[in-house]
Amino acid sequence: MPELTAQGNAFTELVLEVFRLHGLILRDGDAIARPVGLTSARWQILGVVEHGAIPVASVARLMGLSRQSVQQTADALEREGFTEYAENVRHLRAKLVDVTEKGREALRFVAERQAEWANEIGGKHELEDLQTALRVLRELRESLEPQSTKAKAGRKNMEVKE
Amino acid sequence: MPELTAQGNAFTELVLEVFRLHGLILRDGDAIARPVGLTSARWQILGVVEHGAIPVASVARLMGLSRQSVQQTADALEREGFTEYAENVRHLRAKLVDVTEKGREALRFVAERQAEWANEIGGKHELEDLQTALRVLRELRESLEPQSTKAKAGRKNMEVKE
DNA sequence: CGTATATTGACAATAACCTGTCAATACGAC
DNA sequence: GTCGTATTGACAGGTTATTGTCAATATACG
Repeated sequence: MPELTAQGNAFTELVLEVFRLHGLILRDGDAIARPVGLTSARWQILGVVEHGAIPVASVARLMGLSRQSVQQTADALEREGFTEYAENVRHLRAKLVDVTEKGREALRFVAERQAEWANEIGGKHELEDLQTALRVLRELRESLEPQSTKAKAGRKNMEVKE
Repeated sequence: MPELTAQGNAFTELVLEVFRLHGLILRDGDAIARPVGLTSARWQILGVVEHGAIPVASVARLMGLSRQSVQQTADALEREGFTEYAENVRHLRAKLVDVTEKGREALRFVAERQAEWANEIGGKHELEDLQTALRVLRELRESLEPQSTKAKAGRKNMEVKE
């Protein structure tokens, strides 16, 4: 019989809500991005490189994903003309993911629709509630991030090979 | 230029946190479940059918997933002996997913470890904060669920065929 | 300079989700 | 009972994520 504390129990229920929310958000995101040929995942990556061309591995670190999955999606973005790979003076192999004009156009479109969506959903809830939830989720994320547990003792951003 | 309201902006940041948290929780869940040959997804399904044998489609509805993906995972669970399909008196095709003793054993193991994990993470945060976040996330989920927008006008649980 | 270590991209395999489609089954209206 | 509709499992195809491995490139240390 596992004994859950009150906090352990609340956190467990929170976990289930996060799973559900994640699924629902993905669906809405895909619907928003589809008209311009994007998906939630591609849109996210495009949004990151919009602020400056960076290598795939940097995108992965920023988003908390593996290099390899970002690479796949980035290659798809390039294949479809939303981005192009630019030479990197600082690293011969690590080409930079750079947004094309087609990419920028797509981003303008989805940003517009995302804002309407976020305003509609957000508008149904108290600002204070949303901010509290945001703060708690950020704190939880820090508790869950690997480096927070082990402090910064030794390991940096290595590939985890158990 | 999209105009985000304060609430729209808070919700947008919340969305990004949900993505991150989802990824981190999945990783920890996989680590917890691995020793007994489970993954987060399989564990979740096993946990649902633990409380009574039900058809695959019912599991999917409960979890907010598609029938088809649950079917794949359920088949994997059956292949590996965690569940077995039982006849359904009420529906010839819709066999029931039923936990085996091996499945129950695995569930006992992961429940124990999950409780330790949840207590550790949850213990780092205020109970009131966790409960507020839980409430807000639930409200947000309701705002995002398809039937809440359209009320319950007409459509039930049909396959969405845009 | 040279070597160990870290980072990066490429490639392969796998898991878990999605949509679309089809046929079998159940069920309600008439 | 029959017919139309909803539900269900099965199969196919695609996207996004994972891990593991390898070679190429950077970088830090002696």
